[in-house]
Amino acid sequence: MKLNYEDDYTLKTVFDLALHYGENVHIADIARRQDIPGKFLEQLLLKLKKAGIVASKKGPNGGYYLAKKPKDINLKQVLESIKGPFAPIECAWNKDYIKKCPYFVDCVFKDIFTDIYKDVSKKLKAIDLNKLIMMHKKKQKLKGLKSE
Amino acid sequence: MKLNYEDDYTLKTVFDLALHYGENVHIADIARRQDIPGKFLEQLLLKLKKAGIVASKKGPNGGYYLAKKPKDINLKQVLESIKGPFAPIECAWNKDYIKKCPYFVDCVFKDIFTDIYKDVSKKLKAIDLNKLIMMHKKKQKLKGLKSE
DNA sequence: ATATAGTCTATCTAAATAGTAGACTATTAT
DNA sequence: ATAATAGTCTACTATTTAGATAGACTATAT
Repeated sequence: MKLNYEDDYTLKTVFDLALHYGENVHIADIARRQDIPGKFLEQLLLKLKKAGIVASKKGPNGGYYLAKKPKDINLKQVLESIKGPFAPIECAWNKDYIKKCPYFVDCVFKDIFTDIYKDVSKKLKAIDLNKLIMMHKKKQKLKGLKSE
Repeated sequence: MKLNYEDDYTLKTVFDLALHYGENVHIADIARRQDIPGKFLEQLLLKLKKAGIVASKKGPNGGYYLAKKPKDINLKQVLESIKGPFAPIECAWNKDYIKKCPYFVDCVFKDIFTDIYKDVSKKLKAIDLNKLIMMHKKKQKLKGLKSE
């Protein structure tokens, strides 16, 4: 149950777009600020666009921006938009997988991991991009106070 | 955050050993009952042995068995024994990773995912193998009642 | 027109996953 | 002793996924 680079990049990307809400942000700027390989980011943004999380404008003064208000985008939507349902056990959502399972109906693991999935989903849903930015600003302020 | 085949096999293996607690169980029997490739299971059991979850006896009447009482083995131990810490974000446990992160101290994601990791850990720790078997037997009973 | 900036398709490499092969060692029963 | 049993160990292979890159193409503002 680990986030990989793509997940990491994805989170940083929407975070960056939320920080610059109102602007058209260039791929190259996100790439530089968030330390993401530009060409990789390019494709990542296309996925996010297809999922309706971000939108874009071509040409001069073009760039990417959030397709909805920060408060209407949560982390569950963001993560699932690029990697599908992240339930820890496949039978929680893949019907074909169940057929091969020796337990079928009386599988305890299905219950356990479906339960965990629900918990994680709830937590991720609770964090929208607006909240994320607020959390970040609060942390930044604390850091500032410490270094004085 | 998906469990892969190895995780799945691992869970089924300790489950099988818990079901047959008190016996020396042959690799081949676990493989057949749980539908796991024998040679793959062989190596999986060696990992579980190294981690102190299972123990074994060679020769005739030999086989594998749980190294501790079922109630003293929980799912967190089992899963982490074969794949290391399963924190969703690497910086929650890998110090080197943090150096590359553009946020360092004020990273909100670290907080979010460390929190989620704690939740999941708690849930997995709460389920020991004895509990697992009880849950399974209860489900089996329900299934039996339904089919009558 | 032309520069800008996103779009699309294809390719490449490295690592992880899943599975296989075969020789070796310890133990028990005869 | 020795043969059969059953785990141990090392190495290898195939497939898939992850991560990254290249370059031609399209839309738009000035």
